[in-house]
Amino acid sequence: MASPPDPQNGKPPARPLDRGILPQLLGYGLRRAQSAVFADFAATFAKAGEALTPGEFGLLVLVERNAGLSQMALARALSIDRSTLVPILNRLQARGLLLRHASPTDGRTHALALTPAGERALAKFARLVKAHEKRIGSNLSATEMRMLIELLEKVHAAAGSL
Amino acid sequence: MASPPDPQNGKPPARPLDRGILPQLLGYGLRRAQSAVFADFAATFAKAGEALTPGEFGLLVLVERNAGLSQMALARALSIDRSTLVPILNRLQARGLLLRHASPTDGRTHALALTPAGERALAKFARLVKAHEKRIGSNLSATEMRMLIELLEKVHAAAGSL
DNA sequence: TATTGTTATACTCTATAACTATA
DNA sequence: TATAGTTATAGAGTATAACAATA
Repeated sequence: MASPPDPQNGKPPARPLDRGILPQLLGYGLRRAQSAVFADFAATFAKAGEALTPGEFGLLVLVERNAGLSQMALARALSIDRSTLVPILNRLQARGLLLRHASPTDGRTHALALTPAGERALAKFARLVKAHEKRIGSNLSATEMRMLIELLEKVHAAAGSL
Repeated sequence: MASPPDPQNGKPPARPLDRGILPQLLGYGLRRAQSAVFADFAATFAKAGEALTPGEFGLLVLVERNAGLSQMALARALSIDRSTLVPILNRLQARGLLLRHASPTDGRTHALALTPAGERALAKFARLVKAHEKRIGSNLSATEMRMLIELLEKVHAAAGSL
């Protein structure tokens, strides 16, 4: 094949840079994949008229599956500080997706739970996430997808044991 | 084996939460692996008395391998806005690692280059990155590592083509 | 007119430290 | 004393909009 004519007339061809050792680094590949996946996640939700981050989706799933859990327990599960969690919960609560109930057994803690609207929203979000996952995995066979998730978990285990 | 006695006496055993569908999601595994890898990167550098982010390392490699490139070209390669790059370059320049030279051919652009101290620092950083890569890949065979990087590139390609 | 770099501004994620209420 | 949640604050990463210098 002849190389196709450069569509950017006049401009320097924007030859790709020399990336040196970077393409052989796992950390680099991980960052690039993550960044592209994040962008696709955002685009998927934007196209559906919704706005949600992967972190918010994960939080909602945890609250749904573990209703009544405290902010500390949730912060631990998300590996973030309890003070970091506060504005995130404020936002989701302001959107009517979750509530801080009073705990009947410990006056210090809040029992987190989704609202009915939050349950409905999460069902829709889960459908969008499935479409998103299908798209980002479209270059992979089912076997490759399983293997990739497994390998990522091994990396998490190796790097996480500091 | 009998389950070992819980070291957290008195406290609720902190039973791991139900994560629902999350562990089967590629995006979730990607975020977790990335987060753990980032933490190991930071710890590796901190232990050596250095402070550098993966992004800064990538930037320095690009400048070294493509000396004279402009801030726009670098921003494009990093997929960030040109205004985002300014404070990052300011910081690295203040550390004496790189310089903005005047371009001889275009008065609008800066020709970026590492300083001699920057070259020496990058050599040390590269050694630290290699040790870090070895650690995060310690649960993987050489074949698995190659496959993982390849699969991540496929994901990047699928998600990047929005 | 268009491009490059900079500044001003804003928003989010992250943390630490200090405060209040409760245990 | 210790824990849970909140607030105040700060730093880094990201963006958009507007500006000056240059092409």
